[in-house]
Amino acid sequence: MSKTYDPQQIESAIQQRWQAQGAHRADRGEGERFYCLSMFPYPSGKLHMGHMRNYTICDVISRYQIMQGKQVLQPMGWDAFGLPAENAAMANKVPPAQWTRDNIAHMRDQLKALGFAIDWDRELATCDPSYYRWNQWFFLRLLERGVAYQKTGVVNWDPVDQTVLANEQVVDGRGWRTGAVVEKREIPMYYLRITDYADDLLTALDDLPGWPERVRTMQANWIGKSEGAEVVFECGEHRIEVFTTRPDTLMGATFMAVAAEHPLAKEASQGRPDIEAFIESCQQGGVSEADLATQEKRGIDTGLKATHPLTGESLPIFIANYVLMSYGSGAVMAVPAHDARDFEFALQYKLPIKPVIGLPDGREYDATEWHEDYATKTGSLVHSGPYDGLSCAEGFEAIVADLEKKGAGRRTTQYRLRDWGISRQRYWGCPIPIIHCDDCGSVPVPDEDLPVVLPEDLVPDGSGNPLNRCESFLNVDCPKCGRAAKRETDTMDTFVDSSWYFLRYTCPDNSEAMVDHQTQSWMPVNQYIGGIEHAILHLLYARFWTRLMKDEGLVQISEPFEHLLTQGMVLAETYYREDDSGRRQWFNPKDVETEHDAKGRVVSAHLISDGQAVIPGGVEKMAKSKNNGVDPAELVARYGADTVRLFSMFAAPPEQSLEWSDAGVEGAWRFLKRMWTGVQAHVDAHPSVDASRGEGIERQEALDLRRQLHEAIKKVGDDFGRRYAFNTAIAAVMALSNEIAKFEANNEAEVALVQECWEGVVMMIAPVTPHISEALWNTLGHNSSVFATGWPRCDESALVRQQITMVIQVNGKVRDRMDVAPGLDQDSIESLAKNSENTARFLDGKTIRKVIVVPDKLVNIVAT
RNA sequence: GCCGGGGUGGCGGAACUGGUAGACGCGCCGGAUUCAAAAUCCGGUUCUGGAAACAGAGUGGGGGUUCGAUUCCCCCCCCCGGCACCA
Repeated sequence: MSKTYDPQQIESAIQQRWQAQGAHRADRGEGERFYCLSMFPYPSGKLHMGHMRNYTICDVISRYQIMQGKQVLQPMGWDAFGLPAENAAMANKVPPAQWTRDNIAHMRDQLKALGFAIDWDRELATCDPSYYRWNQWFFLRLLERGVAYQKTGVVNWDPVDQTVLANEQVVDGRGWRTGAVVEKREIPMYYLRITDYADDLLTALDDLPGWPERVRTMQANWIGKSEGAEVVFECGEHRIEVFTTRPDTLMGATFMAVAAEHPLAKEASQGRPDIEAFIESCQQGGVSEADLATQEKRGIDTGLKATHPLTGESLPIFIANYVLMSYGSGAVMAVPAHDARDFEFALQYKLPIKPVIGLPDGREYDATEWHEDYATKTGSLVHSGPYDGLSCAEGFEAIVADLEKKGAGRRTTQYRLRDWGISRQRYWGCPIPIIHCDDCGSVPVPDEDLPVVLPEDLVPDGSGNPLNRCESFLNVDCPKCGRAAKRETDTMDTFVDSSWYFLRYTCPDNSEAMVDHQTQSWMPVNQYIGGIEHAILHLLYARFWTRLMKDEGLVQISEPFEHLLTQGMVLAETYYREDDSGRRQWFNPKDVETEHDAKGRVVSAHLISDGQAVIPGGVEKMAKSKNNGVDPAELVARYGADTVRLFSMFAAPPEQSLEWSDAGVEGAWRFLKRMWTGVQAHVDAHPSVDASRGEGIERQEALDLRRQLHEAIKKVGDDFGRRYAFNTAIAAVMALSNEIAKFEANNEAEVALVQECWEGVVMMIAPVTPHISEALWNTLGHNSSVFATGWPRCDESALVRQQITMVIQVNGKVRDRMDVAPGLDQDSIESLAKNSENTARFLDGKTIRKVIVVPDKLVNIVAT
């Protein structure tokens, strides 16, 4: 190998060696299996830093597990259907299929340059008929079982383009291309009964100790199980059913509110143009929950009255835009005194607010301003007639019991989770295998006619799904009666594709079945890695889909992912200039230079090309709109993959956001160069040395170095294997390297120690920087691969210290330190501490009240 | 709006179970090497005062528990992720 570190030459040579040896094929040996998976990428064009980070984390864990002797499966594929391909098609007049496949080819090359231990033989793309035919096949099974069904759903409708918009395409209630005010529209769609699995998906979260707590909490809240009661209010001959989690506040209900889509709203609008206009106005704007929840609360009195089931009081019924038809029954009993949304509405429409729960510490209820504790469940009932004095829990029971007696309600459980609508009015997705026949209705495509292949030559133009105009796709004979019929043109939500791809990796070539016996031998995925933005939807759907496949007898597990790691975003500094109209022009960090003051603070920045000032705009997520993306391919070309991998693992722990820094990349590069020259210098001076096992090492410096090596082995193994704290693992290896460089070997035993240390460094950094590690492992005299050597073992005997430094505190402040033998008894520690020079000054004239000793760490003397 | 997470030197971060705040890296300052520069190497670097020893302050803000709090509890501010058709 070369005397100077030449990453391009090393990396291509090592990658060729891996390729020739089939080093990353997963199906080779016996032994414990480890399935290490990252969320597959959407093929957007080129690899970005977020991908790079995700796959590096996955590769580090995979390679660490390989060094633990496991059979590791690390696959890769493409989440290849979706909206961006249609947008690109509109912009470039290129069919989504071609655009997508070109992107895949390019990104595959970029991934390969990074040296990941991926088994490329298992690559799949969800836009391939060989993959999505199983979406279709399984959908038909779900239809047979009644898990899939049809009902109407509400979508964003752009009245100008005459097309359905994604929530992302609705900006401030208007279509992003046309600027037209979006309307809500009901259309028929296919749904999956995920709500039947709500309780199971919720309770099984407790069986996922390998998932981050926050993800489990978010999923639990999303499913949103609430115990409460259904209460019936009568309105003429109508019965309005409402769900409430707080039946204990029923005596405080002062009005009712129904959604604009509620049947009662429609009835109230008869002969009332004002109500009709209000309902119509509610149809404007997008359907996303964030939009609905942040819009101004508006309502209108229907003039109808409901009867309070316990008091017989007459309550006005409002139509309100904050009541959602999709949750519960689309109607609420409003208790403004104890619900923030009802409170705001009551204030606005001057409706009575009647407190029925006493506030803690006997405070007066102030009906002019909402306070968080108005929603308390800890007070007791007041102004509630026969229920006065009961606690909220007792009131809940008593009121529900009375409602049940009267047949006006019952205890019930409600979920926030809604059934999963999988129909999309889009072209670039998996066709839903249904044929619409005038005589036979919606007819499933027979299994033998699968897959329903998506034509790949269409180019969407923004005016709806081009499949609707594709006669060769549309026209088909009805499988039942044989007469002319039309294919369904809706395609499936791309979350369907991503709900089971991890199963298909285990048997990608099986053309006879969706999954097979190999699936069981790899599942569940031992470690899943992906962005926190997928914490709810993708992960919940994948858990649900796995259960559906289990119910179909295709797999034997319910939970697909044993351990989950959610990686943070990749950020970079932004720079901009503002023109006269306030419009910002953004500059890429690589085109900008910064000036510092004497303390290193950034004081100004300028564009390299024209030398004129630019304004630092803060650190933001890498995005096209801010032009702050850093291209991993460029960095790999300049520094090699190992440097880029090293920096991205070193700069932050995987779960946190990572701030990109070119200077930081330089630092990683310098470390690898130092490691390279350090090993070369050692081997040049002492070729063919066997690594020490501690014999004959006597000098204190040598004992200290060996202790640091074995402390590092212990720490790095723990950081890689348990904590996934790659940044601190790398820091420990860097610190050890610095110590080795300072050390001068005086005899043979010490030369062997240096050999042992460098071997340790090379092995420990190997999961992060595999190419240089392979090369240096050979330089150190080994013919094998560093990944075949196993993980270095910690020699506990090397960890023993002669002396440790203890901290002496007086009243919690560090005043002195002392060197003592480990395990020194409490009394000796106390007396040493009291007599230490600096400590005495602070004890002078004071009485010692207490002495706390933390063995081998610290003494705290409390004195007044 | 609702749910979840975060805030520590000039910067990225460390401190894992309540026990020495700032490991490691970047930047900056000083020095060596060099005709010079780049590269490399050595030393310093939380802030304030001090020549130093050392002292005081300090983990977004305010309060609390504790011998001791970045860590636990309460309130507040700011930033980020998700909200069911972006993936």
